[in-house]
Amino acid sequence: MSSDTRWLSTEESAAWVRLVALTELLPNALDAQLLRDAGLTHFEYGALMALAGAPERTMVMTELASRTNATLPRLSHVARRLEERGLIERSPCRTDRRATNARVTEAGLDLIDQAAPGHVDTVRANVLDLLTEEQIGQLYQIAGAVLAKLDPEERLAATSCQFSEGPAVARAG
Amino acid sequence: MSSDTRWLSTEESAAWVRLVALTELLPNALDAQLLRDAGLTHFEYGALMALAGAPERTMVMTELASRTNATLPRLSHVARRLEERGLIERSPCRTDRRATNARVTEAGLDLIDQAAPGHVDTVRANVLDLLTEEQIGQLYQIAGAVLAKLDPEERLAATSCQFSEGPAVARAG
DNA sequence: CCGCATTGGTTGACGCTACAACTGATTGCC
DNA sequence: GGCAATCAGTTGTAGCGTCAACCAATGCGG
Repeated sequence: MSSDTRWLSTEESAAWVRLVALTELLPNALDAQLLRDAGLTHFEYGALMALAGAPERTMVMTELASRTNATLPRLSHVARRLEERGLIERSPCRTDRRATNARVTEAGLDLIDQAAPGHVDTVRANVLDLLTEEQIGQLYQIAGAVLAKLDPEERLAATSCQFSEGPAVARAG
Repeated sequence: MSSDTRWLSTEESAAWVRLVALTELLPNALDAQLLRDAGLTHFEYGALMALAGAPERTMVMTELASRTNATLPRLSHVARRLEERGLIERSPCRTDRRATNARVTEAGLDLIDQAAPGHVDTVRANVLDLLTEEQIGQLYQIAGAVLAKLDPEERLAATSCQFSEGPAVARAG
């Protein structure tokens, strides 16, 4: 117990307290809006978006779990509920009979298309529109530095949300 | 549905995706360390710290709930568990017989004193030490701008964590 | 001082997530 | 080929948070 802890300076402490407050409040705000307007949690929304952006609108469960930072049991439960609602379908994978493919249905695509505008509005209203262009760049850098530690393989980086214009994905057969 | 949604630019989207990833991963990291080393969730730690920093090491439940961004039922459940573990005590308030005072016990103070160094290490290792001094200032500003929207009354601002040196609080009777 | 809305707090039921245990398929190794 | 280890996924259980219902105390208007 060599008590050589480097305690936080005033500036560090102030920034940390605010970051903690942000990580507590922001997820609630996102969930509240999506739940109210589309009956989806932010996690479910992210999962559907990830599938929508994938080739064939399909992903193996393990891959999807990794991209959405979910444990496999969690994703399995969520997938069951989404399937019961007709938003995704699950089918056995042809090449690896252990694996399960999850695919967004048309209804799922419709739902996220319908939910996207409200969600983007929320993101703007609560975060992006409150920051200058410069601050958005700073945020990118700061979060990037932290994620290099927390998510070194960049599992979450490539994912979650396309916010491009138009429908979430081309509905090619 | 005038489809006049302002979609996100590439820069905005990139920053947003990273912020979301951060808000998903950071709480897990904090909980994991505290749970492993002290058997406390980050929320419980924050509540104990808030009490430790209060006059008489005591707060009314409602006040504590507000400061820790908890609903009253949530805090009530948590308080019951903390009380069962001997980390806090609850007693009726003298001036308002509806109210309940929560107070950290000596054992509670001991626990957070013991947990603090490891927690600060985690905060440094996962966030602060990965940023430049300048970035810490930027983070303070950015989070501040967002919190002005999400927490306009600054309920969480004044709270949660003192990371000053030495024991969490003077143990004056 | 009485009636009623409001506030402080607790409790119980339900939903979601983590964890452990398990099945079935696959890979590696001899 | 066969056995062990690993991997993909599901299921059950327990813990935590939310919501609704509830009780007790307060305060306010008449």
